[in-house]
Amino acid sequence: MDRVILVKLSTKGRYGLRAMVDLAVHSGGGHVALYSIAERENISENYLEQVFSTLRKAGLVKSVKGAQGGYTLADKPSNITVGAILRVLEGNLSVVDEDSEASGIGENSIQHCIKVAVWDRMTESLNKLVDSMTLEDLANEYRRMNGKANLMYYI
Amino acid sequence: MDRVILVKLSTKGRYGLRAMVDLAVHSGGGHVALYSIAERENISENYLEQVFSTLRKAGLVKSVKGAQGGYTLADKPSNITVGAILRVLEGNLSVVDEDSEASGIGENSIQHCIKVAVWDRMTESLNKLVDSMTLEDLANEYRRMNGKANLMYYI
DNA sequence: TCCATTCCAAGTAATCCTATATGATTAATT
DNA sequence: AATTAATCATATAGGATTACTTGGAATGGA
Repeated sequence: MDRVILVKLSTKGRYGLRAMVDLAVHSGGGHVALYSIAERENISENYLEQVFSTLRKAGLVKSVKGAQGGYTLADKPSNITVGAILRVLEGNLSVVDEDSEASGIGENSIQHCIKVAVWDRMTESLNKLVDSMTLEDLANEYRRMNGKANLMYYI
Repeated sequence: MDRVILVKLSTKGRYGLRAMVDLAVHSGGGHVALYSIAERENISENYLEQVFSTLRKAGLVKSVKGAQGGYTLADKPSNITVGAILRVLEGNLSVVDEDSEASGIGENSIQHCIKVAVWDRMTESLNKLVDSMTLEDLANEYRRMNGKANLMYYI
């Protein structure tokens, strides 16, 4: 994946983040079958497959094939940030002016000025935010909202 | 314009902001013809027309038709924020999960949790940032980068 | 009147998004 | 070994969006 543009959140990013939180909440140490996530979150299973294919290749989830197989998080929820997930599914989380990335744009142009003063600051602000949130935070928040005990994770 | 989704910056937003800064920098009180902006900023004039049509209808620029006509900012640069420009051209600057806007999504769902914890925070962060920057800031920054005296304020 | 300029309405080609569908592969269970 | 539950890999198609282009009408200054 080579995109650097983004910042529109497509269903890939939104579904993917939801599915990852679902996984964090519902995996009791074992594997979770895709269809169960798709069912709970009301997302097309076929489509989710593609999302998970991307997540797996990026090393964010691990899979086990065959009967009783499924997916698990590849790391502790506290080590997986929202930013990492979005970046994998949406491309680099940056507000870039493509044209000013192209070589040859003068350092003195208005374009460059806007890039530095606006786009780059937006990019930094967004990245700081999403990198500060982990799946653990979201799973805890979800449990809190539902008044459920905060189960400890398997080591 | 009814969009609420966004956060992808299209050329409308990028060209429009550039053109507005150009206008702030190059209008010496008079009107500026579109073709001159298009030329300086290397943007298709025909396309810029559409952008300015939107800006005009939103009251951010004023136009004068006929020979020697052109555009001017509708207000002082210090009163026009980057946020206002982007909002007009791109729609509301928010990271919304369309599906969770649809009625009927449970308050307890993971979806809702993500909306509150992630999308809404991103939205707030972005809006605070773009609303804190004005055309005056950008014009000054541009002049500073080019080592030019800041005519409006230092003379 | 001529011409520069804004204004307006459509059309369009390309790209991206969002799925859906199909079939292959893998591995646990029976 | 056969069955079954699951992932894995592509292909494709409709729709939406983007980024323009085209053609002309209206306006007003010289």
